[in-house]
Amino acid sequence: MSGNNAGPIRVRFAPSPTGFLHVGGARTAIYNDLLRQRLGGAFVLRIEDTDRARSDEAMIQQICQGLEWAGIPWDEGPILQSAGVERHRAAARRLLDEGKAYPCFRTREELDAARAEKEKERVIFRYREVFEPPSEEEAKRRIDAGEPFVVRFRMPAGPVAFHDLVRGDVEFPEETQDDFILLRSDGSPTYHLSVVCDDIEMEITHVIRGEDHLSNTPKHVPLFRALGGQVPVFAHLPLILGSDKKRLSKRTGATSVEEFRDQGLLPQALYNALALLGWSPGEDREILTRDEMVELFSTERLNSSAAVFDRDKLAWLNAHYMNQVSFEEILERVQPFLEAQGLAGFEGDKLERLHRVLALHRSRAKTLVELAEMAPAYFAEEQTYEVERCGKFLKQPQLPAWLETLKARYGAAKSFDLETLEAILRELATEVEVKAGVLIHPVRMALTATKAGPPLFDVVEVMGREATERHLANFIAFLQRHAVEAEG
RNA sequence: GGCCCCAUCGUCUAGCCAGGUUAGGACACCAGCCUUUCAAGCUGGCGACACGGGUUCGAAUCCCGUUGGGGCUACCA
Repeated sequence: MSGNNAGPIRVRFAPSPTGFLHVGGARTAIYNDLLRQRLGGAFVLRIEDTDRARSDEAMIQQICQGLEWAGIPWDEGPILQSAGVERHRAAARRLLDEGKAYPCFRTREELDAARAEKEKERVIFRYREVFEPPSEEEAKRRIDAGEPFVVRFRMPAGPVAFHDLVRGDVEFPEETQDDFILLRSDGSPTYHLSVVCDDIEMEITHVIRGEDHLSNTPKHVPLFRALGGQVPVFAHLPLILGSDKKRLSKRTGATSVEEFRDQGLLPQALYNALALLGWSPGEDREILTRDEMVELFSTERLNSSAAVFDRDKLAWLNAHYMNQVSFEEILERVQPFLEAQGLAGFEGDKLERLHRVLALHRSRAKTLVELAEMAPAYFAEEQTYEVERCGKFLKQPQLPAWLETLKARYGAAKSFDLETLEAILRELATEVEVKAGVLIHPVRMALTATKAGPPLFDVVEVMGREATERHLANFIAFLQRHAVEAEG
Protein backbone atom coordinates (compact mmCIF):
# COMPACT_ATOMS: atom_id res chain seq x y z
CA MET A 1 0.00 0.00 0.00
CA SER A 2 1.33 3.38 -0.89
CA GLY A 3 1.70 5.96 1.77
CA ASN A 4 2.51 3.99 4.86
CA ASN A 5 6.10 3.39 4.04
CA ALA A 6 6.60 6.55 2.08
CA GLY A 7 8.75 8.31 4.64
CA PRO A 8 8.14 11.86 5.84
CA ILE A 9 4.68 13.09 5.14
CA ARG A 10 2.72 16.25 5.67
CA VAL A 11 -0.80 15.95 7.02
CA ARG A 12 -3.27 18.54 8.13
CA PHE A 13 -6.24 18.80 10.39
CA ALA A 14 -8.59 21.51 9.22
CA PRO A 15 -11.53 22.12 11.52
CA SER A 16 -13.86 25.05 11.17
CA PRO A 17 -14.03 27.29 14.23
CA THR A 18 -17.38 26.21 15.62
CA GLY A 19 -16.55 26.96 19.22
CA PHE A 20 -15.70 23.43 20.25
CA LEU A 21 -13.74 20.43 19.12
CA HIS A 22 -16.13 17.71 18.00
CA VAL A 23 -15.14 14.15 18.87
CA GLY A 24 -15.46 13.25 15.21
CA GLY A 25 -12.91 15.92 14.47
CA ALA A 26 -10.77 14.73 17.34
CA ARG A 27 -10.72 11.24 15.90
CA THR A 28 -9.74 12.60 12.50
CA ALA A 29 -6.96 14.50 14.22
CA ILE A 30 -5.89 11.32 16.03
CA TYR A 31 -5.44 9.38 12.81
CA ASN A 32 -3.54 12.29 11.33
CA ASP A 33 -1.39 12.30 14.46
CA LEU A 34 -0.83 8.55 14.34
CA LEU A 35 0.19 8.53 10.69
CA ARG A 36 2.42 11.56 11.08
CA GLN A 37 4.14 10.07 14.14
CA ARG A 38 4.48 6.75 12.40
CA LEU A 39 6.07 8.10 9.23
CA GLY A 40 7.61 11.32 10.42
CA GLY A 41 6.96 14.67 8.83
CA ALA A 42 4.62 17.39 9.93
CA PHE A 43 1.08 17.90 11.18
CA VAL A 44 -0.37 21.22 10.17
CA LEU A 45 -3.29 22.72 12.05
CA ARG A 46 -5.36 24.89 9.77
CA ILE A 47 -8.50 26.68 10.80
CA GLU A 48 -11.08 26.69 8.05
CA ASP A 49 -12.64 30.06 8.65
CA THR A 50 -13.39 31.31 5.17
CA ASP A 51 -17.10 31.75 5.67
CA ARG A 52 -16.73 33.99 8.67
CA ALA A 53 -16.34 37.72 8.48
CA ARG A 54 -13.86 37.38 11.31
CA SER A 55 -12.98 34.20 13.04
CA ASP A 56 -13.33 34.42 16.76
CA GLU A 57 -10.04 34.20 18.58
CA ALA A 58 -11.76 32.35 21.42
CA MET A 59 -13.01 29.65 19.07
CA ILE A 60 -9.52 29.06 17.77
CA GLN A 61 -8.21 28.86 21.30
CA GLN A 62 -10.92 26.34 22.07
CA ILE A 63 -9.77 24.05 19.31
CA CYS A 64 -6.12 24.36 20.25
CA GLN A 65 -6.81 23.68 23.89
CA GLY A 66 -9.01 20.75 22.99
CA LEU A 67 -6.25 19.18 20.92
CA GLU A 68 -3.66 19.87 23.58
CA TRP A 69 -5.80 18.35 26.28
CA ALA A 70 -6.53 15.30 24.15
CA GLY A 71 -2.82 14.76 23.64
CA ILE A 72 -2.77 15.54 19.94
CA PRO A 73 0.21 17.75 19.13
CA TRP A 74 0.68 19.65 15.91
CA ASP A 75 3.83 20.93 14.28
CA GLU A 76 2.66 23.98 12.37
CA GLY A 77 -0.12 26.47 12.87
CA PRO A 78 -2.78 27.23 13.73
CA ILE A 79 -2.89 28.82 10.33
CA LEU A 80 -6.03 30.70 9.44
CA GLN A 81 -7.35 29.86 6.05
CA SER A 82 -8.73 33.38 5.79
CA ALA A 83 -5.16 34.68 5.80
CA GLY A 84 -4.66 33.16 2.36
CA VAL A 85 -7.61 34.81 0.65
CA GLU A 86 -5.49 36.90 -1.70
CA ARG A 87 -3.47 33.87 -2.71
CA HIS A 88 -6.67 31.93 -3.35
CA ARG A 89 -8.06 34.74 -5.48
CA ALA A 90 -4.85 34.91 -7.45
CA ALA A 91 -5.15 31.20 -8.14
CA ALA A 92 -8.66 31.72 -9.46
CA ARG A 93 -7.48 34.54 -11.70
CA ARG A 94 -4.73 32.33 -13.03
CA LEU A 95 -7.24 29.62 -13.89
CA LEU A 96 -9.37 32.30 -15.56
CA ASP A 97 -6.40 33.43 -17.65
CA GLU A 98 -5.59 29.88 -18.62
CA GLY A 99 -9.18 29.19 -19.63
CA LYS A 100 -9.53 26.55 -16.92
CA ALA A 101 -12.21 28.66 -15.31
CA TYR A 102 -14.70 31.15 -16.62
CA PRO A 103 -16.84 33.99 -15.32
CA CYS A 104 -20.52 33.33 -14.93
CA PHE A 105 -22.97 36.22 -14.96
CA ARG A 106 -26.12 34.21 -14.37
CA THR A 107 -28.29 35.30 -11.50
CA ARG A 108 -29.42 33.00 -8.76
CA GLU A 109 -32.93 33.20 -10.14
CA GLU A 110 -31.80 32.00 -13.55
CA LEU A 111 -29.86 29.16 -11.99
CA ASP A 112 -32.68 28.15 -9.68
CA ALA A 113 -35.09 28.08 -12.59
CA ALA A 114 -32.75 25.99 -14.70
CA ARG A 115 -32.19 23.59 -11.82
CA ALA A 116 -35.91 23.25 -11.20
CA GLU A 117 -36.41 22.51 -14.88
CA LYS A 118 -33.80 19.78 -14.90
CA GLU A 119 -35.21 18.42 -11.69
CA LYS A 120 -38.57 18.02 -13.41
CA GLU A 121 -36.94 16.20 -16.28
CA ARG A 122 -35.13 14.09 -13.69
CA VAL A 123 -31.74 14.84 -15.13
CA ILE A 124 -28.67 16.11 -13.37
CA PHE A 125 -28.23 19.83 -13.78
CA ARG A 126 -24.94 20.74 -15.38
CA TYR A 127 -24.16 24.35 -16.02
CA ARG A 128 -22.60 24.03 -19.44
CA GLU A 129 -25.42 21.87 -20.75
CA VAL A 130 -27.81 24.71 -20.14
CA PHE A 131 -25.78 27.86 -20.41
CA GLU A 132 -23.04 28.92 -22.75
CA PRO A 133 -20.06 30.35 -20.89
CA PRO A 134 -19.37 33.88 -22.16
CA SER A 135 -16.82 34.43 -24.87
CA GLU A 136 -13.57 36.12 -23.99
CA GLU A 137 -14.68 39.46 -25.39
CA GLU A 138 -18.08 39.29 -23.77
CA ALA A 139 -16.52 38.37 -20.45
CA LYS A 140 -14.07 41.26 -20.65
CA ARG A 141 -16.76 43.74 -21.65
CA ARG A 142 -19.17 42.77 -18.87
CA ILE A 143 -16.46 42.62 -16.24
CA ASP A 144 -15.28 46.08 -17.28
CA ALA A 145 -18.86 47.25 -17.12
CA GLY A 146 -18.83 46.21 -13.49
CA GLU A 147 -21.37 43.40 -13.75
CA PRO A 148 -21.26 40.97 -10.83
CA PHE A 149 -20.06 37.48 -11.61
CA VAL A 150 -18.81 34.31 -10.04
CA VAL A 151 -15.87 32.29 -11.28
CA ARG A 152 -16.62 28.71 -12.22
CA PHE A 153 -14.14 25.91 -12.62
CA ARG A 154 -14.30 24.28 -16.04
CA MET A 155 -14.51 20.59 -15.13
CA PRO A 156 -12.35 18.57 -17.50
CA ALA A 157 -14.04 15.92 -19.62
CA GLY A 158 -14.17 12.35 -18.42
CA PRO A 159 -14.90 10.64 -15.13
CA VAL A 160 -12.93 11.48 -12.01
CA ALA A 161 -11.22 8.52 -10.44
CA PHE A 162 -8.94 8.41 -7.45
CA HIS A 163 -7.62 5.95 -4.95
CA ASP A 164 -8.68 6.24 -1.36
CA LEU A 165 -6.73 4.53 1.39
CA VAL A 166 -9.96 3.58 3.13
CA ARG A 167 -12.39 3.17 0.23
CA GLY A 168 -10.15 1.78 -2.44
CA ASP A 169 -10.71 2.94 -5.99
CA VAL A 170 -13.54 5.41 -6.29
CA GLU A 171 -14.93 6.78 -9.53
CA PHE A 172 -17.45 9.51 -10.19
CA PRO A 173 -19.07 9.60 -13.65
CA GLU A 174 -18.44 12.74 -15.67
CA GLU A 175 -22.12 13.63 -15.81
CA THR A 176 -22.33 13.87 -12.03
CA GLN A 177 -19.77 16.64 -11.89
CA ASP A 178 -20.63 20.26 -12.56
CA ASP A 179 -18.63 23.44 -13.03
CA PHE A 180 -18.51 24.45 -9.40
CA ILE A 181 -17.86 27.92 -8.11
CA LEU A 182 -14.37 29.02 -7.15
CA LEU A 183 -15.01 32.69 -6.42
CA ARG A 184 -18.25 34.17 -5.19
CA SER A 185 -19.60 37.37 -6.70
CA ASP A 186 -18.12 39.32 -3.83
CA GLY A 187 -14.75 37.94 -4.82
CA SER A 188 -14.39 35.61 -1.87
CA PRO A 189 -13.02 32.13 -2.49
CA THR A 190 -15.21 29.13 -1.78
CA TYR A 191 -14.21 26.27 0.45
CA HIS A 192 -13.16 24.08 -2.46
CA LEU A 193 -10.76 26.63 -3.87
CA SER A 194 -9.29 27.49 -0.48
CA VAL A 195 -8.79 23.91 0.57
CA VAL A 196 -7.01 22.89 -2.57
CA CYS A 197 -4.89 26.04 -2.68
CA ASP A 198 -3.84 25.58 0.91
CA ASP A 199 -3.15 21.88 0.58
CA ILE A 200 -0.87 22.71 -2.33
CA GLU A 201 0.70 25.66 -0.52
CA MET A 202 1.36 23.56 2.57
CA GLU A 203 2.58 20.65 0.48
CA ILE A 204 0.12 18.28 2.08
CA THR A 205 0.84 14.69 1.07
CA HIS A 206 -1.98 12.90 2.90
CA VAL A 207 -5.49 14.18 3.36
CA ILE A 208 -7.23 12.28 6.13
CA ARG A 209 -10.72 13.62 6.67
CA GLY A 210 -14.33 12.63 7.21
CA GLU A 211 -16.43 10.70 4.74
CA ASP A 212 -18.61 13.75 4.29
CA HIS A 213 -15.82 15.02 2.05
CA LEU A 214 -15.72 11.98 -0.19
CA SER A 215 -18.20 13.54 -2.58
CA ASN A 216 -16.15 16.74 -2.63
CA THR A 217 -13.04 14.94 -3.69
CA PRO A 218 -13.99 14.68 -7.40
CA LYS A 219 -14.05 18.48 -7.33
CA HIS A 220 -10.70 18.69 -5.60
CA VAL A 221 -8.74 16.22 -7.68
CA PRO A 222 -9.13 18.06 -11.02
CA LEU A 223 -8.55 21.34 -9.24
CA PHE A 224 -5.25 20.09 -7.83
CA ARG A 225 -4.22 19.18 -11.35
CA ALA A 226 -5.42 22.44 -12.87
CA LEU A 227 -3.41 24.37 -10.31
CA GLY A 228 -0.34 22.27 -11.03
CA GLY A 229 -0.29 20.74 -7.59
CA GLN A 230 0.52 17.22 -6.53
CA VAL A 231 -2.70 15.35 -5.80
CA PRO A 232 -2.39 14.10 -2.21
CA VAL A 233 -3.21 10.63 -1.01
CA PHE A 234 -6.74 10.57 0.35
CA ALA A 235 -8.22 8.66 3.27
CA HIS A 236 -11.88 9.27 3.98
CA LEU A 237 -12.91 8.11 7.42
CA PRO A 238 -16.36 6.76 8.15
CA LEU A 239 -18.55 8.97 10.28
CA ILE A 240 -19.18 8.48 13.98
CA LEU A 241 -22.76 7.65 14.89
CA GLY A 242 -24.71 8.18 18.08
CA SER A 243 -26.52 5.35 19.84
CA ASP A 244 -29.53 6.18 17.67
CA LYS A 245 -27.36 5.25 14.67
CA LYS A 246 -27.67 8.79 13.40
CA ARG A 247 -24.81 11.15 12.97
CA LEU A 248 -23.44 11.93 16.44
CA SER A 249 -25.40 14.74 18.03
CA LYS A 250 -26.04 16.21 21.46
CA ARG A 251 -29.23 14.14 21.57
CA THR A 252 -27.28 11.04 22.53
CA GLY A 253 -24.72 12.63 24.82
CA ALA A 254 -21.56 14.63 24.80
CA THR A 255 -20.09 15.46 21.41
CA SER A 256 -17.15 17.70 22.16
CA VAL A 257 -13.87 16.91 23.82
CA GLU A 258 -14.35 19.70 26.34
CA GLU A 259 -17.56 18.04 27.48
CA PHE A 260 -15.71 14.80 28.09
CA ARG A 261 -13.00 16.69 29.89
CA ASP A 262 -15.63 18.35 32.07
CA GLN A 263 -17.21 14.98 32.79
CA GLY A 264 -13.94 14.02 34.39
CA LEU A 265 -12.56 11.72 31.73
CA LEU A 266 -8.86 11.21 31.22
CA PRO A 267 -7.49 12.25 27.85
CA GLN A 268 -5.69 8.92 27.51
CA ALA A 269 -9.04 7.15 27.67
CA LEU A 270 -10.64 9.42 25.09
CA TYR A 271 -7.67 9.09 22.73
CA ASN A 272 -7.67 5.32 23.13
CA ALA A 273 -11.42 5.01 22.66
CA LEU A 274 -11.55 7.29 19.66
CA ALA A 275 -8.59 5.63 17.99
CA LEU A 276 -10.29 2.25 18.30
CA LEU A 277 -13.44 3.60 16.73
CA GLY A 278 -12.69 2.78 13.14
CA TRP A 279 -9.25 1.30 13.53
CA SER A 280 -7.97 -1.81 15.15
CA PRO A 281 -4.37 -2.80 15.73
CA GLY A 282 -5.20 -6.49 15.47
CA GLU A 283 -4.18 -9.25 17.86
CA ASP A 284 -7.17 -8.35 20.03
CA ARG A 285 -5.36 -5.40 21.52
CA GLU A 286 -7.64 -2.79 23.00
CA ILE A 287 -5.73 -0.87 25.61
CA LEU A 288 -2.82 0.93 24.05
CA THR A 289 -0.79 4.01 24.76
CA ARG A 290 -0.33 6.55 22.02
CA ASP A 291 3.23 5.33 21.51
CA GLU A 292 2.05 1.77 21.08
CA MET A 293 -0.56 2.90 18.61
CA VAL A 294 2.01 4.85 16.64
CA GLU A 295 4.07 1.70 16.50
CA LEU A 296 1.16 -0.36 15.17
CA PHE A 297 -0.69 2.18 13.09
CA SER A 298 -1.46 1.44 9.48
CA THR A 299 -4.11 2.97 7.27
CA GLU A 300 -4.71 -0.53 5.94
CA ARG A 301 -6.45 -1.33 9.17
CA LEU A 302 -8.76 1.64 9.04
CA ASN A 303 -12.37 0.55 8.91
CA SER A 304 -14.70 1.66 6.18
CA SER A 305 -18.03 1.38 7.94
CA ALA A 306 -19.59 3.93 10.26
CA ALA A 307 -19.34 3.17 13.96
CA VAL A 308 -21.60 3.92 16.88
CA PHE A 309 -19.72 5.75 19.58
CA ASP A 310 -19.51 3.28 22.46
CA ARG A 311 -19.76 5.40 25.60
CA ASP A 312 -19.73 2.34 27.85
CA LYS A 313 -16.40 1.29 26.49
CA LEU A 314 -15.07 4.79 26.97
CA ALA A 315 -16.18 4.61 30.60
CA TRP A 316 -14.48 1.26 30.99
CA LEU A 317 -11.27 2.53 29.44
CA ASN A 318 -11.43 5.56 31.68
CA ALA A 319 -11.80 3.42 34.79
CA HIS A 320 -8.78 1.52 33.60
CA TYR A 321 -6.69 4.64 33.12
CA MET A 322 -7.83 5.98 36.49
CA ASN A 323 -5.68 3.15 37.83
CA GLN A 324 -2.92 3.28 35.27
CA VAL A 325 -1.75 6.86 35.24
CA SER A 326 0.63 8.14 37.88
CA PHE A 327 -0.74 9.45 41.15
CA GLU A 328 0.81 12.81 40.34
CA GLU A 329 -1.28 12.97 37.18
CA ILE A 330 -4.46 12.06 39.05
CA LEU A 331 -3.64 14.78 41.54
CA GLU A 332 -3.18 17.37 38.85
CA ARG A 333 -6.23 16.44 36.81
CA VAL A 334 -8.64 16.07 39.69
CA GLN A 335 -7.75 19.51 41.01
CA PRO A 336 -10.49 21.50 39.24
CA PHE A 337 -13.08 18.95 40.29
CA LEU A 338 -11.94 19.13 43.91
CA GLU A 339 -12.28 22.88 43.74
CA ALA A 340 -15.82 22.39 42.52
CA GLN A 341 -16.37 20.36 45.70
CA GLY A 342 -15.04 23.21 47.77
CA LEU A 343 -11.83 21.39 48.58
CA ALA A 344 -8.97 23.69 47.75
CA GLY A 345 -5.91 25.20 49.28
CA PHE A 346 -5.27 22.34 51.66
CA GLU A 347 -1.93 22.16 53.44
CA GLY A 348 -0.14 19.96 55.92
CA ASP A 349 -2.19 17.19 57.54
CA LYS A 350 -5.30 18.02 55.57
CA LEU A 351 -3.44 17.85 52.30
CA GLU A 352 -1.90 14.57 53.29
CA ARG A 353 -5.30 13.22 54.21
CA LEU A 354 -6.70 14.38 50.88
CA HIS A 355 -3.95 12.53 49.06
CA ARG A 356 -4.68 9.37 50.98
CA VAL A 357 -8.37 9.70 50.21
CA LEU A 358 -7.64 10.04 46.51
CA ALA A 359 -5.27 7.09 46.59
CA LEU A 360 -7.93 5.02 48.32
CA HIS A 361 -10.67 5.94 45.91
CA ARG A 362 -9.02 6.27 42.52
CA SER A 363 -9.58 2.62 41.72
CA ARG A 364 -13.23 2.89 42.68
CA ALA A 365 -14.08 6.01 40.74
CA LYS A 366 -14.95 5.77 37.08
CA THR A 367 -14.24 9.44 36.50
CA LEU A 368 -12.40 12.32 38.09
CA VAL A 369 -15.78 13.79 38.97
CA GLU A 370 -16.71 10.66 40.89
CA LEU A 371 -13.33 10.69 42.58
CA ALA A 372 -13.72 14.29 43.69
CA GLU A 373 -17.18 13.55 45.01
CA MET A 374 -15.74 10.94 47.37
CA ALA A 375 -13.52 13.42 49.14
CA PRO A 376 -15.82 15.80 51.05
CA ALA A 377 -17.04 13.03 53.36
CA TYR A 378 -13.56 12.80 54.84
CA PHE A 379 -13.54 16.46 55.78
CA ALA A 380 -17.11 16.88 56.94
CA GLU A 381 -17.72 18.02 60.49
CA GLU A 382 -20.55 15.56 60.71
CA GLN A 383 -22.32 13.07 58.45
CA THR A 384 -25.94 13.04 57.47
CA TYR A 385 -27.50 9.65 58.10
CA GLU A 386 -30.71 8.45 56.53
CA VAL A 387 -33.06 6.17 58.42
CA GLU A 388 -33.97 4.20 55.29
CA ARG A 389 -30.35 3.24 54.78
CA CYS A 390 -29.80 2.23 58.40
CA GLY A 391 -32.71 -0.11 58.97
CA LYS A 392 -30.46 -3.08 59.47
CA PHE A 393 -28.49 -1.26 62.15
CA LEU A 394 -31.60 0.02 63.94
CA LYS A 395 -32.83 -3.54 64.37
CA GLN A 396 -29.71 -4.45 66.33
CA PRO A 397 -30.47 -3.22 69.89
CA GLN A 398 -26.98 -3.86 71.26
CA LEU A 399 -25.24 -2.00 68.49
CA PRO A 400 -25.07 1.40 70.24
CA ALA A 401 -23.35 -0.19 73.22
CA TRP A 402 -20.86 -2.04 71.03
CA LEU A 403 -20.06 1.08 69.12
CA GLU A 404 -19.66 2.94 72.39
CA THR A 405 -17.09 0.39 73.48
CA LEU A 406 -15.34 0.53 70.13
CA LYS A 407 -15.27 4.31 70.30
CA ALA A 408 -13.67 4.18 73.74
CA ARG A 409 -11.07 1.65 72.64
CA TYR A 410 -10.26 3.55 69.46
CA GLY A 411 -9.95 6.66 71.58
CA ALA A 412 -7.50 4.93 73.85
CA ALA A 413 -5.58 3.00 71.20
CA LYS A 414 -1.85 3.51 71.57
CA SER A 415 -1.46 3.84 67.84
CA PHE A 416 -3.96 4.49 65.07
CA ASP A 417 -2.70 2.24 62.33
CA LEU A 418 -4.35 -0.37 60.16
CA GLU A 419 -3.34 -3.40 62.19
CA THR A 420 -4.24 -1.94 65.56
CA LEU A 421 -7.60 -0.71 64.30
CA GLU A 422 -8.45 -4.06 62.80
CA ALA A 423 -7.28 -5.99 65.85
CA ILE A 424 -9.37 -3.85 68.19
CA LEU A 425 -12.52 -4.29 66.15
CA ARG A 426 -12.09 -8.00 65.65
CA GLU A 427 -11.34 -8.50 69.32
CA LEU A 428 -14.54 -6.71 70.22
CA ALA A 429 -16.50 -8.78 67.73
CA THR A 430 -15.17 -11.94 69.32
CA GLU A 431 -16.05 -10.69 72.79
CA VAL A 432 -19.65 -9.92 71.92
CA GLU A 433 -19.84 -13.02 69.76
CA VAL A 434 -20.72 -11.49 66.41
CA LYS A 435 -19.01 -11.68 63.06
CA ALA A 436 -16.70 -8.78 62.31
CA GLY A 437 -19.02 -7.67 59.56
CA VAL A 438 -21.72 -6.90 62.08
CA LEU A 439 -19.50 -4.12 63.40
CA ILE A 440 -17.70 -3.20 60.20
CA HIS A 441 -20.77 -2.13 58.28
CA PRO A 442 -22.24 0.20 60.87
CA VAL A 443 -18.82 1.75 61.43
CA ARG A 444 -18.55 2.49 57.74
CA MET A 445 -21.99 4.05 57.85
CA ALA A 446 -20.99 6.05 60.89
CA LEU A 447 -17.82 7.42 59.33
CA THR A 448 -18.85 8.06 55.74
CA ALA A 449 -22.65 7.69 55.64
CA THR A 450 -22.24 5.10 52.91
CA LYS A 451 -22.89 1.40 52.66
CA ALA A 452 -19.88 0.66 50.49
CA GLY A 453 -16.41 1.94 49.95
CA PRO A 454 -12.74 1.14 50.51
CA PRO A 455 -11.70 -1.42 53.13
CA LEU A 456 -12.97 -0.11 56.44
CA PHE A 457 -9.74 0.10 58.38
CA ASP A 458 -8.21 2.24 55.67
CA VAL A 459 -11.15 4.55 56.03
CA VAL A 460 -10.79 4.71 59.81
CA GLU A 461 -7.08 5.32 59.60
CA VAL A 462 -7.44 8.09 57.04
CA MET A 463 -10.29 9.64 58.95
CA GLY A 464 -8.13 9.90 62.04
CA ARG A 465 -8.82 9.41 65.71
CA GLU A 466 -10.60 12.65 66.40
CA ALA A 467 -13.05 12.47 63.48
CA THR A 468 -13.65 8.78 64.04
CA GLU A 469 -14.70 9.35 67.64
CA ARG A 470 -16.87 12.29 66.67
CA HIS A 471 -18.69 10.41 63.89
CA LEU A 472 -19.11 7.35 66.06
CA ALA A 473 -20.66 9.46 68.81
CA ASN A 474 -23.03 11.11 66.36
CA PHE A 475 -24.02 7.80 64.86
CA ILE A 476 -24.68 6.25 68.25
CA ALA A 477 -26.93 9.20 69.07
CA PHE A 478 -28.66 8.79 65.74
CA LEU A 479 -29.28 5.11 66.38
CA GLN A 480 -30.66 5.74 69.85
CA ARG A 481 -32.87 8.57 68.68
CA HIS A 482 -34.49 6.45 66.02
CA ALA A 483 -34.62 3.32 68.12
CA VAL A 484 -36.71 5.30 70.61
CA GLU A 485 -38.98 6.50 67.84
CA ALA A 486 -39.47 2.96 66.63
CA GLU A 487 -40.47 1.80 70.08
CA GLY A 488 -42.74 4.74 70.80
C1' G B 1 -34.95 11.85 -6.78
C1' G B 2 -29.61 11.45 -8.61
C1' C B 3 -24.53 10.23 -7.42
C1' C B 4 -21.09 8.09 -3.92
C1' C B 5 -20.02 5.12 0.42
C1' C B 6 -21.25 1.25 3.91
C1' A B 7 -23.39 -3.73 5.95
C1' U B 8 -20.16 -9.93 11.35
C1' C B 9 -23.10 -10.62 18.50
C1' G B 10 -27.13 -4.87 21.63
C1' U B 11 -22.15 -1.92 20.85
C1' C B 12 -16.69 -1.70 19.19
C1' U B 13 -14.34 -5.28 16.31
C1' A B 14 -10.92 -9.92 14.39
C1' G B 15 -11.53 -13.00 10.30
C1' C B 16 -12.59 -11.01 4.07
C1' C B 17 -7.90 -8.72 -0.14
C1' A B 18 -4.66 -14.47 -1.17
C1' G B 19 -12.72 -19.27 -0.04
C1' G B 20 -12.17 -24.82 4.15
C1' U B 21 -12.27 -21.38 11.78
C1' U B 22 -16.51 -25.17 17.03
C1' A B 23 -16.77 -17.36 13.37
C1' G B 24 -12.14 -15.13 17.93
C1' G B 25 -11.62 -10.82 21.39
C1' A B 26 -13.55 -6.48 24.10
C1' C B 27 -17.69 -3.41 26.26
C1' A B 28 -22.52 -4.15 28.23
C1' C B 29 -25.61 -7.90 30.53
C1' C B 30 -26.21 -12.59 33.61
C1' A B 31 -24.03 -16.35 37.02
C1' G B 32 -20.02 -17.96 40.07
C1' C B 33 -15.19 -17.32 42.64
C1' C B 34 -12.50 -13.91 45.73
C1' U B 35 -13.91 -10.64 49.71
C1' U B 36 -15.83 -6.94 55.91
C1' U B 37 -18.89 -3.84 51.72
C1' C B 38 -18.01 -1.61 46.95
C1' A B 39 -14.78 -1.48 42.97
C1' A B 40 -11.08 -4.24 40.68
C1' G B 41 -9.57 -9.14 39.37
C1' C B 42 -10.56 -14.30 37.85
C1' U B 43 -13.98 -18.20 35.70
C1' G B 44 -18.21 -19.32 32.93
C1' G B 45 -22.77 -17.94 30.22
C1' C B 46 -25.71 -15.10 26.71
C1' G B 47 -25.04 -13.35 21.81
C1' A B 48 -23.68 -12.13 14.98
C1' C B 49 -21.98 -13.27 9.29
C1' A B 50 -29.06 -8.18 6.74
C1' C B 51 -31.78 -10.89 2.68
C1' G B 52 -31.91 -13.36 -2.22
C1' G B 53 -29.41 -15.31 -6.25
C1' G B 54 -25.02 -17.01 -8.45
C1' U B 55 -19.48 -19.02 -8.88
C1' U B 56 -17.33 -23.29 -6.25
C1' C B 57 -16.52 -29.88 -3.88
C1' G B 58 -16.88 -25.86 -0.25
C1' A B 59 -18.86 -18.72 0.63
C1' A B 60 -18.77 -14.40 6.47
C1' U B 61 -14.90 -14.31 2.65
C1' C B 62 -15.56 -13.68 -4.69
C1' C B 63 -19.73 -11.69 -8.26
C1' C B 64 -24.81 -9.68 -9.05
C1' G B 65 -29.29 -7.96 -7.07
C1' U B 66 -32.61 -6.48 -2.97
C1' U B 67 -33.25 -4.16 1.52
C1' G B 68 -31.46 -1.03 5.15
C1' G B 69 -28.18 2.93 6.89
C1' G B 70 -25.03 7.14 5.90
C1' G B 71 -22.84 11.13 2.98
C1' C B 72 -23.07 14.66 -0.95
C1' U B 73 -26.28 17.14 -4.13
C1' A B 74 -25.51 25.83 -2.36
C1' C B 75 -22.44 32.19 -4.45
C1' C B 76 -21.87 26.44 3.67
C1' A B 77 -17.52 24.37 5.38
